[in-house]
Amino acid sequence: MTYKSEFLNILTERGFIHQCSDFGALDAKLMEGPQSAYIGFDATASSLHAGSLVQIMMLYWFQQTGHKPITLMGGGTTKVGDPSGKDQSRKMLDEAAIDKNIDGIKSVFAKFLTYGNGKTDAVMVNNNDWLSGLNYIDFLRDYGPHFTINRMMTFESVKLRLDREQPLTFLEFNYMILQAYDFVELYRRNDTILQMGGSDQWGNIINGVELGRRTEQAELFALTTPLLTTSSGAKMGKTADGAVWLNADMLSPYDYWQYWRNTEDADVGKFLKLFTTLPMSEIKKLEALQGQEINEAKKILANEVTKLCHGEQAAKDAESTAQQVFEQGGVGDDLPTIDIDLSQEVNVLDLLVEAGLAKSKGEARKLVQQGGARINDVAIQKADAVIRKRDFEDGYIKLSAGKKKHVLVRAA
RNA sequence: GGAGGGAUGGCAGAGCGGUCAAUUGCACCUGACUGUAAAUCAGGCGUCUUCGGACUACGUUGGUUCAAAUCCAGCUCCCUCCA
Repeated sequence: MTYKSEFLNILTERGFIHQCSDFGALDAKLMEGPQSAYIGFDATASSLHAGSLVQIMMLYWFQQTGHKPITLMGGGTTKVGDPSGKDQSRKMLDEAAIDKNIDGIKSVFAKFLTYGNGKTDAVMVNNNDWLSGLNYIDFLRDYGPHFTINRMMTFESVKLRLDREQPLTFLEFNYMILQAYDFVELYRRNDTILQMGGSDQWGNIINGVELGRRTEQAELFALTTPLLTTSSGAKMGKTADGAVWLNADMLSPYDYWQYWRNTEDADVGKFLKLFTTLPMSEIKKLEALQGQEINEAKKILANEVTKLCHGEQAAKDAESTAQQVFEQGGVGDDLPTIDIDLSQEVNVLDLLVEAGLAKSKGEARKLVQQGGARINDVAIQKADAVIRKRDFEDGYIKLSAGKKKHVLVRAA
């Protein structure tokens, strides 16, 4: 199926779309001229992670195709906590923590979107601005009648909690009402007619669409992305070591590059479409690669994705370091580095812990016993081995745990 | 408010007086095979260790006992039914 609007065509072609409340009407609306759409982001951490990347890319394309994206920070709703997809209540965050998180998140958006005052410039808003001033009684009288408990009970997020016999507080129960209100508020302020989000947000978004029709006689639209998992079923953006953060101070561009480089074969094409801006013709060629050749596609994927988030130079540095480390068995500048005092000998186990390659000495010991710990690519034989100054041939050694984790250790 | 049931390692979920640092599955880590992939196979998976063992752990506080995740009591939280 093809559309008149460039935006919907690109999104469809690249696999962004899961559901839309009304494709035809939205398509027509987008052809009328620049429109405004928003996506809401929670402020539960001081950075977004790769799981949010799909939404960010969607806003990117929205702007690229001549429209106005709005990033809504959930300063107000974060105080409430979205129960969607959560089997437990979230911890309550206080206002100071939320503000701090918002500051961290803002810097990420600036890399993908152009902010300003122009017609198609992106705008950042915080729903705390209007939610915190609401009067409870007035709000209930104005908006309460538009929601029925009967219907709210049918929502996935609510059912999940009830089915699992887990508590759902009234506070969380209100989240969907506040999110619906956000949509209407943005319609009033910015003529925002479209809310996008992950497929888990469908219910919440539709609530906003309906509330807009009832209170403003407005035709609002919902557009959601498929829930992204890797082919192995893991959630996007999570690794054993934690989330794949988009802020460089929480995850180095090198590690970010590595995350994408390690994409499973089956996901390469999908990720190229979603997370890079490469033309489709090129992606088609890349995803057709088979066997060992697909590694080239993975490198391009890592380069492109890192470039978008951390800039061209960071992507190049990460790539060259990866090449030196993995293809030539050497070291690169981008490797994590620690400085070590060598006035006396250092036990390898302590060094492994110090370098962050093992959580405890016991773990380090196991690593050595299993042959997973290496110095300059030579397996450490004994757990009681020590490191001395003369082991540092060029003033550094490469310390490795497993095949992928390497740390550069320098003599201080 | 009343009556029952429950709280175990990252998650799920066994154990129900010593043989329990705790079965099993998932997740995770390492090795082999490979392509920094997947699948498969092998090992590991509380902390420390002079590798003998020591220490801390089964919601929480006490108690019974030579010995408690296991029995008893108080407390906290959760669930179900009744009001």
